[in-house]
Amino acid sequence: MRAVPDDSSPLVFSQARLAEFRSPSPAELEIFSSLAGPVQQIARNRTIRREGDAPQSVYLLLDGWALSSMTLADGGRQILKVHLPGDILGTPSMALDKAAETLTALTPVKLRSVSLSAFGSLFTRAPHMAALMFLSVQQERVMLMDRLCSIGRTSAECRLADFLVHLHSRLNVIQPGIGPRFEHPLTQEQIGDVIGLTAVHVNRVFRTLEDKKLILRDGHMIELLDMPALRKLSGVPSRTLAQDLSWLPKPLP
Amino acid sequence: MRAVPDDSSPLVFSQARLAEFRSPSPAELEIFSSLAGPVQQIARNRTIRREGDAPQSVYLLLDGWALSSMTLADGGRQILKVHLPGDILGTPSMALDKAAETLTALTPVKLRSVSLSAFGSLFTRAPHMAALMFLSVQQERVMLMDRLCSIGRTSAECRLADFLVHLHSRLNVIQPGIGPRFEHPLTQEQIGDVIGLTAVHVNRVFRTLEDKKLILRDGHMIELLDMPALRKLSGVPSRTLAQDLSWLPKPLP
DNA sequence: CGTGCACTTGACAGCTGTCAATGCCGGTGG
DNA sequence: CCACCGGCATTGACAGCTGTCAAGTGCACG
Repeated sequence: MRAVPDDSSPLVFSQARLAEFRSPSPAELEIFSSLAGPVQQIARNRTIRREGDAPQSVYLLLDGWALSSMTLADGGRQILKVHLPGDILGTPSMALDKAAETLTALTPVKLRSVSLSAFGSLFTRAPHMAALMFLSVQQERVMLMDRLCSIGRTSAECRLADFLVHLHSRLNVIQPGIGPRFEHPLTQEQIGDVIGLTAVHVNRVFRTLEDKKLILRDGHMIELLDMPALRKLSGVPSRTLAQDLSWLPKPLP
Repeated sequence: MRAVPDDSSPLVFSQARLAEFRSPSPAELEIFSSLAGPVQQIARNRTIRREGDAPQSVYLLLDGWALSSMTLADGGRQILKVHLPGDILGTPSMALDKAAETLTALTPVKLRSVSLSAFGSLFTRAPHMAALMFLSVQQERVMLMDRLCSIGRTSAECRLADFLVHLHSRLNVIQPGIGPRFEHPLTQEQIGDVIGLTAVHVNRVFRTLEDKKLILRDGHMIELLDMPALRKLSGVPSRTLAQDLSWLPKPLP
């Protein structure tokens, strides 16, 4: 990991991700930005942090795709989340001795580290921002719960449909109006590790969805042809954020 | 739900759960306790809050077992967590419009509600406590991640072993020294809904574990005969909490 | 022009779900 | 007290989904 001196903009999250996130005030953003280290670049397939390492910081993903994954005793791998720009990586392990998840750059990645002590200071310096973080973690938890349902109780076809719809909707947050087509850097094996299938079976199910005219593929480009049908297939309801967050502490001026 | 006037003790968490939780100071506990409503009793099999309801509070589980679950489009159910005394229920939906999970009393239950606005005040009144809550949610997230691995990448036998070991270790926190035997109120169908199997198959796998002399059953009593073997079967590593949390904000005096 | 990785496809096996029947037990009503 | 009943546990038979193994293709890269 090497520091990149050029980037002086207060790149913390993508603006779009912020909107989803209930707009911290500019003062809070400024605080948060000041907590983060310099922009670092990481090459494709490089490990950002390995499971078992002592967690010392969390990471703001500015650009590129990353994975968080766990390795099982038998050598199997489960991908816990496909991270997009605007995500904060590594927070699940903050309370642990040894990190639970491995963080890997899926594409060339730009990120900034935030030390735990810097993060901790948010709770006294910007309580409203800390509360937003808290809610953000709860959202992540709901996403994990939805995936638990998907993997635990639905067929391979449903799981892949859910994965594609969900990924597409997350991309749409950071690139509004992308339409039904998008590109991704994942191999079929990696997709299998996300939704709990083997690479071979992922391939079969992709074929099925194509045959049903639900999607169209060209290399790593995917087009969702029939979104309503895909959503219905996925089985997991779409979540909407609360409108009324007046119970939160007041934001900084 | 009816209020129970008697219970005047500051029952917030079980002491054991607190220790796991990095000891908030007495002053903080006092604050937290003052935020919660009166003790309520709920009968077995009653719904505490249904998915889709607007989340208005969270719940401190004082006594009894509870479930949080989601219902899928096809009528299937996934149990997201088996809650024990000391757990806080309903927090995942705090950021949502409509609750994602249904909360159900598995046994007769005692709980206290905490309104969202009361909870929110923690962030300004007791930042250290709020940070502990934040970490607690991260731990829950890691547990979900572990379960995702278990359900996504391991066989039925591994999943059941993992479930039993994990449940036993959680019981051991609130009843230290329970030994290898414990009682639980779950039906095999409910266990299946936790680990993503059908009731019939849960039964088959119970039989397998018995035949292998790994466990012993008598009604709803379970004895773990060979903990090391069960742990090894489960495949998911055990997590240890961080020793050094000096990066947190300072506790109230 | 090789080499390796990812994708595809087929054949087959095995795990898990489905369906169905039986037994057990506690609760309920007569 | 006893018969009935519903929920749960158990077991067998069978089907189907998904994993495993293997072979072939195409493409990027050295």
